[in-house]
Amino acid sequence: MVTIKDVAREAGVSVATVSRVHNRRDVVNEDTRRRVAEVAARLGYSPHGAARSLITSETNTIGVLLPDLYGEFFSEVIRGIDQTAQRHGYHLLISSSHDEEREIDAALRSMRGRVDGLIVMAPRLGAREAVANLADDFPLVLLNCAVDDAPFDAITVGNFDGARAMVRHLVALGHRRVAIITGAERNYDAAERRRGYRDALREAGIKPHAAWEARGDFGEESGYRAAQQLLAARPRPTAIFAANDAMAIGALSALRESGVRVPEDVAVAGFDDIPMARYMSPPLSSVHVDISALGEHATTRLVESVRRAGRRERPREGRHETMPTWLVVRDSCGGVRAAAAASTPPPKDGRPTTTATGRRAAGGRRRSRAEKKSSRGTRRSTT
Amino acid sequence: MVTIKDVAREAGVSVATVSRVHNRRDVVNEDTRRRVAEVAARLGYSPHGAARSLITSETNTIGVLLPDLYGEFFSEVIRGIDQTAQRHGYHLLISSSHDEEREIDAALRSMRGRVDGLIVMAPRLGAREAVANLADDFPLVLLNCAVDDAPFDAITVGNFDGARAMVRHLVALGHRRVAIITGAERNYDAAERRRGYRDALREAGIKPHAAWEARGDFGEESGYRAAQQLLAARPRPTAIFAANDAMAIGALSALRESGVRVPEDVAVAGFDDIPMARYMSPPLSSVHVDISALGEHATTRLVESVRRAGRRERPREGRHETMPTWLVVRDSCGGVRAAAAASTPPPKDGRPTTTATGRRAAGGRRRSRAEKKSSRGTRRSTT
DNA sequence: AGCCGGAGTGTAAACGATTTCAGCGCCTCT
DNA sequence: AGAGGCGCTGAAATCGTTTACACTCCGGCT
Repeated sequence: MVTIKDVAREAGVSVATVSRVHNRRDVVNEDTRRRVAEVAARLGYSPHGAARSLITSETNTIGVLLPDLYGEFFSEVIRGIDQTAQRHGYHLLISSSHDEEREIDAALRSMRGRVDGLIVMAPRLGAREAVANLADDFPLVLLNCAVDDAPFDAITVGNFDGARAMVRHLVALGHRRVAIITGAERNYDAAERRRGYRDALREAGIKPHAAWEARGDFGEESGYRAAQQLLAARPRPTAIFAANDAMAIGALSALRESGVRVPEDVAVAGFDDIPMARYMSPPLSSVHVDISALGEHATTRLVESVRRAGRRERPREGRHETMPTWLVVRDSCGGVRAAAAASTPPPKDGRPTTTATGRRAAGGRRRSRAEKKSSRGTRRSTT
Repeated sequence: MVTIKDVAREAGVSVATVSRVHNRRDVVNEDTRRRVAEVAARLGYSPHGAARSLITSETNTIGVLLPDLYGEFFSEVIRGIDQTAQRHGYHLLISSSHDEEREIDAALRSMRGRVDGLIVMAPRLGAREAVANLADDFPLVLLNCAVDDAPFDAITVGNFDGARAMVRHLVALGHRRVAIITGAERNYDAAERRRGYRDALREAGIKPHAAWEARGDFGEESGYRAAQQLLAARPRPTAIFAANDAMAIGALSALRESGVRVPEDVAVAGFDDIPMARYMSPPLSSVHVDISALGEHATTRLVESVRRAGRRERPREGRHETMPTWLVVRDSCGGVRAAAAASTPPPKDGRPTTTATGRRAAGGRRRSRAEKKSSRGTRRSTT
């Protein structure tokens, strides 16, 4: 492997000069610069990242810790993170499948000296335990986890608002027996969505019914089984709200097999609005979440934080933000016409809402794919 | 940040001893060991990755270069890579959205000194140009790209075999007017699948028909539009083979909207067999690819290669392998009963097939989720 | 002529770890 | 008693960079 010394020797200069040629458009004679650049290119030299990190104490890398990598949700989050990181010149060090506190801790420490900051997604854990052993001036952004009032920078999805809005919508369509297929157990998003569901029911004066809360795990299969279970309940629910689209799709399949018509006999709605939702039969109503924007925004915030740390300012702001969601009403819940009548414009450009000690709104960002793509459904903000 | 020196000072030993305590269960007195370990834990010390890499010249990191991060396919590949890498104690440095030769080259060099080996997926490029500037003893595994007989280690999906098998199946069901929705232009997988399609037609003595080849880009939307276009063709095709499931799902949606019955009027089939395929209406026939196994296998091979490089052996073997595919026949192509009659057992444990200068078969691996999960469809090996 | 300053370059000290080699006790053997 | 060996530990070199500082020209000024 060719090092800076090889280039220096070959070009007849010192390593300092070679370094200067690569890093600063600094004080180096034009002739020398050209000669060095030419030699470097010829030898195929590129600087050794680790050596560089060691002395500059910056890695130009962002660490990402994820609970699991299953389904479109994660692929979209990573996509958003990656694009933004790349735009700012950062690499991505990814580690997934961490649920337990121990594993998270191990993964975090093994990233020491390899990353400038961390995006941690730990929907099964509270913030404090997830990052307990991290220095409190280390740049960090938390994604989708219970933060309470902890002094972290955190971004979450509008789970509660979105779920409540969808269930309200179902209730407004006349449904009184509304069931839910919940997400994975001990999962923050799942819990919040269920809370939104319950809240909407209470608000409508509907007594909750244990048999209408079927347990799922965010996978298609679990939605399929949960729907079968719900069909057996008496009285049978007339609407099913699945805590994500994958389960809603499983549910649609189960209903079809049982000869239940959607939406005539049972209305169905999901959450996430994955790209496929609109191609289902019938097209699936869902709560739209701009997942890749979530990743983009988290990265932007983290990069800011890293920059602050570089200037020796306190990197964390303690800001908690929520990504807005909105209803996308399609055929599966039978409410297209009703919704169109009540339609409100989509939320202000999809910018997150600051809920805690925020100082100023997040900077602008380009519109993401999901927003640009027409949804072939009726949009209503959930906020 | 606490360094090895802090620990040494605090524990009253030299840095050498601290290092030994962490790395080797070597020659260090039990009392000293305990004391050092205790101090390290109390101070929250963990070794600085970059510093370590510099001296050991290993990073314990695998670089992954991807063309784009869209859809379930990539999420599954990464999942497989991540799991395997983690099992071998490697981190993952990921960089995506690279299609152009220039971008790839830049990404590759910026990874120098940060990774021990690379997995490169470049379906738009031939192998040679993608990694032209890489030292030829650098551990490398190519995924899904045209390798010809280049001396690289490469793994591809059985695109050709799978597509041909599916089209053969459609032909066997009596279809003569079989259309295809192709994948993204200048994409290796897309080209191979189309080649399989054409081959099966030729074999059956069916003259290809330009109007039956509609162009797609692997996205749902493009499948939707392509299907509309195919419906307008005269004579109208009686079967549509989409080069991936996302497009097949878009196509199903278009057919439904046009009042065309599937499979009675038009049969539909996809490729990839993503988890959702079986929940479609009607359940989608597809060519099953164990995508996460593709990632797992690539990683295993790369790790072997890195180990060889560590032993100063030549790291590359020049082995080309193909991941097997098999048909999963569901309702959308109307051939469930016929297929059941002709059913053959699934391929030997999903192991890849070596096609070039291989020396021995790949080691065993645990069965992946996709294989364990029953498919609710009829399986037939495509090999 | 001597001094000063700026432009351009080189020397060497960091960064935080690993590892070789040598040294120090102390025990055992002759 | 001296030599040798063994168990353990420390000093210092090393990895490939960046960068503070010193140095050398050389031209212009007094």
